[in-house]
Amino acid sequence: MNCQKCLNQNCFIKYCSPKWLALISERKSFLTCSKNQYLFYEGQPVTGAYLIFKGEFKIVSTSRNGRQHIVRLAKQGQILGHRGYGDEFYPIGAISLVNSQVCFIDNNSLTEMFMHNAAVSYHMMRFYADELRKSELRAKAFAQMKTAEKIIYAIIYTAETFGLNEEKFIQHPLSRIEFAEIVGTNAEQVSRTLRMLKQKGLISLKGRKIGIPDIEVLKAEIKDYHWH
Amino acid sequence: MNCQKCLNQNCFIKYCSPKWLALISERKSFLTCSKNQYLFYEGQPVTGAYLIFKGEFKIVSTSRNGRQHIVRLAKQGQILGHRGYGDEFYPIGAISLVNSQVCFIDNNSLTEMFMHNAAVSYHMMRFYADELRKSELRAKAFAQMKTAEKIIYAIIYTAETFGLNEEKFIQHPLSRIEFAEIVGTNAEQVSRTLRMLKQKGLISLKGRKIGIPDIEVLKAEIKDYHWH
DNA sequence: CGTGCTTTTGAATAGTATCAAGGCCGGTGG
DNA sequence: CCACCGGCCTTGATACTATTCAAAAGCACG
Repeated sequence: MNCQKCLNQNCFIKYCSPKWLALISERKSFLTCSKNQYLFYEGQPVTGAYLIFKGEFKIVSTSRNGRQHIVRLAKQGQILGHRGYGDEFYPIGAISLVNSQVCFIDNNSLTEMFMHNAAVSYHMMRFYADELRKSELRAKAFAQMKTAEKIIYAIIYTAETFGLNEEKFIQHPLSRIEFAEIVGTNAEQVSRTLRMLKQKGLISLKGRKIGIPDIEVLKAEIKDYHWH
Repeated sequence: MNCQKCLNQNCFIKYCSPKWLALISERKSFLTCSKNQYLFYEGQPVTGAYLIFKGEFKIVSTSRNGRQHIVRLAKQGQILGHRGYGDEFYPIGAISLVNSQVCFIDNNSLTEMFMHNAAVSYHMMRFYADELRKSELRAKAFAQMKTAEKIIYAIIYTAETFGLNEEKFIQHPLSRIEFAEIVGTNAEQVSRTLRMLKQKGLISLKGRKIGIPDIEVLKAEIKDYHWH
């Protein structure tokens, strides 16, 4: 698995100079992570950043009362652990949703590489800026939406992150509890909202799987909040 | 007002090489902005970034239904408009809370400067990473907290941003409506919560001014949510 | 010293969380 | 193969929380 030949289009490493690309390729390590396993824990010392070569993860943050919150869903090509960059400890944890493969680059290599490749720093800066904008739009939406609307948001977010299969069902459906952990509610409320959406003809249900005949109609339900 | 002699400690410009510092100093412009005035609007084309030389701002985002949300409060030394960097239009607007003075750097100068000064890009990247972490912690807290708890959060946030005067009252008190716009509720609920907090002895009230005898006691009220 | 705005308060209503019970489903072991 | 178990999902009842509406009081400013 070397970086020069990696087909991963989104990986920021490709902005390196050829010399640094070779160096990073040599220094990085390659990890596998089976389903439902922690890639790194909240509170663990920051050792570097992870790039998803193949797989899906949820990024979680736990409150002192034990409630877990899903901060973000991530798939192939995305970076994990960058939130900790510059910190001592990871503010969040990452859990694989399926069997996954991940590249790891240690902190020293990252910092050196950033300092010698303005284009990479610049690209990462824009990546963070974009993430920040999305995070703040979500924060606004969550401050203003009712629970049912936030659940619609979570369905759209999941559908757009993991995609739909040929029958228009969300790939890798999350559990009701996981939806609740995105929104900050409980499984009962998710269940009730799904039933309501099904009755309105906005979604279909097959076991825990959620089908979306027309995602634009679903988006129209929460159009009043500028959330993207 | 030249950058070489500017006393503003937090300004990221100081990470430039001396040559670029001189160049930016020449190219930047200096603006004044009176109280309750828009520095830039939501949806306006992105022309550059702003640095608060002196003053206080609220950063707002409006939903299609007209509800306004306060994304962030900013004071002297902080950067504004950076959320739009790389975009076509500002996703948010900035309104001055007091008479203010601001430096403005156009987009082209910024981009050139970033590409020639890896240290600045790097510093900005870390700034964004930090903002992102804070934004996500706030998003989690808001997903899990009840309204009253979010109001406590807003009080602490305002107190820490603008500081307390010698009588332990928040400098530049926001209106009830502005607190509501941080939290995503209404003025009535803010008023009720303040009364409740006063009765518990956690705050004091004098007109619209909020006094905080011991901010640590206030923080203890929401300690179960890892929000900082 | 009005006028218009914000703030406070109460009452009615709507929305949400919590508790409890039963159903469904997949996996395990007899 | 089937009974059983444990987890997740669904549903209803109830208690709690928050929003909305309305009205009065307070305050700032011309």
